Amino acid sequence: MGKIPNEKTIEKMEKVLNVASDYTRLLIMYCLLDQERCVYEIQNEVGVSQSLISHQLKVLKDAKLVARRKEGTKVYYSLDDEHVNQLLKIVYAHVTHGDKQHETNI
Amino acid sequence: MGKIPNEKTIEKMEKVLNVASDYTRLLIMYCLLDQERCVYEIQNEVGVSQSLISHQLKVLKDAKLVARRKEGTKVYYSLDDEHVNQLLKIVYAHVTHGDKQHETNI
DNA sequence: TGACAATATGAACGACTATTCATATAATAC
DNA sequence: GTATTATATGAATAGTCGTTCATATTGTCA
Repeated sequence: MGKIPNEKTIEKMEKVLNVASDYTRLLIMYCLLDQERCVYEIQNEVGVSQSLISHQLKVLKDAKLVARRKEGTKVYYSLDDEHVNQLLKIVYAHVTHGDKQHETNI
Repeated sequence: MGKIPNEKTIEKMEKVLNVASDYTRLLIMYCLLDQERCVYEIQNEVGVSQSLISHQLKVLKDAKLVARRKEGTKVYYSLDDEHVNQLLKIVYAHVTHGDKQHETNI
């Protein structure tokens, strides 16, 4: 039954999912869905403090969910790769279209 | 900028991702990847206490990540729908062939 | 140099949660 | 009824984490 990935891989998956599972960080990722943004743009759209944005961007970057690019005093962030996009789409689909008929038998 | 889902949806996504982001629960989900299993089968394969398995199965079921079916004294669990499968695949792909693989499909 | 703008960081606190242990319920068989 | 198997639940503990506040760093321009 070799279908369960090894311990290290599971731990990495746990980490990535854990980082993705936060309200503020979800807003940030959606903010970056189609375009890169600098910190204060993210801050304005998400509507939380600069400190919190910066903290959470660091968490997202450490988990490789976002990438960063410096340009002068500004730092531009974007989603790291297509997987992040897909992750958001699937979870969105699961919670919205979600209510398939649950067979509660017996 | 209507691309950010509403508050309730984000909260649901947060909850689903949070439930998925646990080592034991990831093992359980992988155990159920291809087939339904009863509790002691899951316990044997995952290798943690019966109490913990039961607790975590409840968490997974409340988040609609797994479904359950009773048969006599046994209770069979399975992944709730195809989204859960896809979620595991995407996160696995993200953490294994790490950066910048843009051609992965789901 | 100094001032300002943009971003990052450290500490602290409160809230949440994974796990364990003990116990309870449900179904079946005798 | 009792016994046994399968599963669920409640309480308690220990560790993790999101947020805030204050402060630091970095880059640009006068």
